Amino acid sequence: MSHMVYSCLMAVDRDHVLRSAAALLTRKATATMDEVAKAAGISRATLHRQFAGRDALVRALEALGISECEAALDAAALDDGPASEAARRLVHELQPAAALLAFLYTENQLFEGEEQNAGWSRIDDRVAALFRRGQEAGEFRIDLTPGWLTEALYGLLASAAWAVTEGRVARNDFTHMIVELLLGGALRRDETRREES
Amino acid sequence: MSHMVYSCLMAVDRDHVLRSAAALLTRKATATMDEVAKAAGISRATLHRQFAGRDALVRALEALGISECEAALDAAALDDGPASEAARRLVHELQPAAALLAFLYTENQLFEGEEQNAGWSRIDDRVAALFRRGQEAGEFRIDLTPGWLTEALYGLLASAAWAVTEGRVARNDFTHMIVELLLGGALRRDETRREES
DNA sequence: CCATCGTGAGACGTTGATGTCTCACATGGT
DNA sequence: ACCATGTGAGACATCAACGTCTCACGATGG
Repeated sequence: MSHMVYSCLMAVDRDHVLRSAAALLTRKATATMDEVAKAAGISRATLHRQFAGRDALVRALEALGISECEAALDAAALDDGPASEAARRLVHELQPAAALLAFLYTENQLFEGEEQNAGWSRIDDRVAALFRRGQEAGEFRIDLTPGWLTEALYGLLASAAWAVTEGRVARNDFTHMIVELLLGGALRRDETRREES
Repeated sequence: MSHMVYSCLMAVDRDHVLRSAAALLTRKATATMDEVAKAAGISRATLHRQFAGRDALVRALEALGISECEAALDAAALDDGPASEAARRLVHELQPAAALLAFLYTENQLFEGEEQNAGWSRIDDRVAALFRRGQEAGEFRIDLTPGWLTEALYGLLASAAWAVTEGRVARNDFTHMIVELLLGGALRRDETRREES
């Protein structure tokens, strides 16, 4: 009986802690467990009760990032309509998770080897599939590989997230900046072709 | 007398250590001083004689990155010819330093506040000035701010550097991938271009 | 009213990296 | 041969973060 109540409360707290940790670690990737705890408004002991250690916390954040990514991928309905519009929807859906993704993106670069969560590969595949679809539909240029476009999307998301938190670009322009730069580059430019070289 | 010889030798060694450290830290940003020393083929003691501590080492790497950036900026002659060609030259010149820049780029995101080296602002300004020049010449679109384009360039450089080291894209395509994506997005779209030519 | 449980505070011991030190050794110049 | 100097190896103390533990408090449910 009480089990239900407690597990419910813990689930709520767990999510709150996760959110605060994401917000803090996004700004200061080297934040200590003590700082994470204080940022979440709890003690270090409680933090340790919910996440066995820093690794567990980071892996939980990774799981959160993956689930948010997949939610965004679903919401964007990548298979519908023009690929460019699908990409625009994707970036728009990804925006709230951008800061967290930026943290996880660099966190993965921090260590060598150390096989990464399989979830990322599936996400990579879905994003790459979108670009491939755009290429096969004659919508995107074919000299930029889907793999590179995927990587570039991550990079631009991270750059934009940082630029926003440091006030170098306005938060409102977030989606526009990324989409326009990415698609403008990925979109085949038919009219310009005749002029190039 | 002997001072000359020793200082000369130390200068050579210092540069070599710096290069190896850059190569290692690029792959594993959390590498220990011991690993850095071994990677450079020297003992930890000697490493410590040349760089007072980890901070000093990172700051030396920062100085190296800044100087390489400025060398690339000079070599690219950003004020000559079309801005798009200048940007292409810039990326090409920046390529050898890309991995180091990727390391320093994330290193700066790792800490909050902590005023960054003034050298970066000057570099930012020069790059942003290039994009601004392209906009004023009617070559680049004006809805993407020079500041964002600068930030995006850094992000793409880092993404490409990582993608290359992890074998996701071919090293030979490095410049092409970045330039085509960046410029394709930055270049103003066709209709206006027709009138001009 | 009492029992239970989560929590905060804090005291540990442990680990890993760091910075400092000494000393023996090899090299190179005198 | 002699001396000086840079180097490698390793010992040593220090420090910060971690993980574990205990204990008292407050709240909640029976």
